[in-house]
Amino acid sequence: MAKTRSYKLLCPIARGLDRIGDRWTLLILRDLHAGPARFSDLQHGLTGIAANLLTDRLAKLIGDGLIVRENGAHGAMLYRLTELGKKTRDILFDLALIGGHFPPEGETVDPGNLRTIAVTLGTACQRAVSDDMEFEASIIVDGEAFVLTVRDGNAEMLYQAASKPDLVLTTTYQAMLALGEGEMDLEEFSTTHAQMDVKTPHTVDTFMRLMTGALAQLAD
Amino acid sequence: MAKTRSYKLLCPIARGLDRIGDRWTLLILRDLHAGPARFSDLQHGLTGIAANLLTDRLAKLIGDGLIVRENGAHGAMLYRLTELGKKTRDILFDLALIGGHFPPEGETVDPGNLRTIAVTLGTACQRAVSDDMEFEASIIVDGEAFVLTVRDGNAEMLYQAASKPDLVLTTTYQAMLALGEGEMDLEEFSTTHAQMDVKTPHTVDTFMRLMTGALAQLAD
DNA sequence: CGGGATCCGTTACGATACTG
DNA sequence: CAGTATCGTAACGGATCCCG
Repeated sequence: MAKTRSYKLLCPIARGLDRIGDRWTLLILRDLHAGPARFSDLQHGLTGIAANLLTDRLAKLIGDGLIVRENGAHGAMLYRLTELGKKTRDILFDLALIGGHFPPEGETVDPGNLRTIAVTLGTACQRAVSDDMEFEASIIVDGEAFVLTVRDGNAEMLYQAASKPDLVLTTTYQAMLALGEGEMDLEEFSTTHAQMDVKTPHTVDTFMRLMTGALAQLAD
Repeated sequence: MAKTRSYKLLCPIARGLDRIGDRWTLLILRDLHAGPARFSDLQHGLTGIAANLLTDRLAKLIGDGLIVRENGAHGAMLYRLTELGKKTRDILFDLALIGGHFPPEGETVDPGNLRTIAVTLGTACQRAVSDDMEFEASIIVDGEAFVLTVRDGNAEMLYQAASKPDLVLTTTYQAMLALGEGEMDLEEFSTTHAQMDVKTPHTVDTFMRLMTGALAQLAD
């Protein structure tokens, strides 16, 4: 396991960067905010990461108490955020806000899965949620299933199928990006780039209210 | 000028990291949040950075529109955050919140100046300020002068002398760190680790209210 | 002396191959 | 599936030199 460079400064910002500032580390945390993941889930989501680097980063994150390694369902290993690790959510969201101001550099590569979107969307909803909202939405993006759970003033978006969704929204990654970066408004999105299958009629209003608020979080 | 690695991903978090995720870049921005700085101010504040890296990072930040280079007072060049660059403030603050949970790694080195503290303190005050607060405080930390300006619901802390302070607070870096990380309370701090010279009597109440609120932002 | 540019040894990264 | 091993390459770190 390669050791990592340290700034050796007393400043808390530098101390934070010593733990999560290395290349790939924040992107690993990003994907873990979508829920527990296996080694290969992470490797596929982070297009281009080398296996040995992923090993090093995971070991360091475990050593610093940001994630834990545990036994999963079928003999698989799962990596999961600790409570401390979950505190990185705001950093990732703020990074997304900045990143939205820049065009992609040159040609881009596609990620092997879409875990990437969960933390940004989930946090935007978290910041827009109000106490009276409660529903479970299934969100299908390019065929990959997410569940958005809203209850008791909390919103969380995970990379897994919904158990009993009040509504099912089907859309594409491209459309979500355009929506999030203000290139498309909610009206256009919901009429031409998304299909909504409502199971519990009265939740659609709440859902649209939350989406409007979430989009406002992304606009600055 | 060395080119920097890119993730080449469409995700806004990865796009943000492509601009400010390189080693040293966020620390450079951190110091610039304390106000415009010369090349050597930055080099001294970021103990251990190599001159060529600082040159590379500054060039990239300028190219991405996060900072600008301008002529300063005595033929000196000044680097200053743009409006886009100032949006990195929340990222840095959130990083400080995470970093506060970790002890320093091994022995630490001292920074050549204390610009490092301005963004964390200023943002904590920003998040705690209320519209009716208004004052200018001079804060002297280990002999280095900062000015905390509070007005119209905004708080900003800059690395420069105050022009007409309502109060002057003199303390040390060690004491500020202990205060910020909850190892010392405001009572102990203000009685034994700080001297306050009040110029405008009625502001001291407001000041203490703001400090209390700012500390609450740091505690989690 | 401030503000860099150039050079070069060292370290971490990235890709591929391989193993339990 | 979950890593380990190897190795070429690119970025970092430190020192030195240059120029106004």
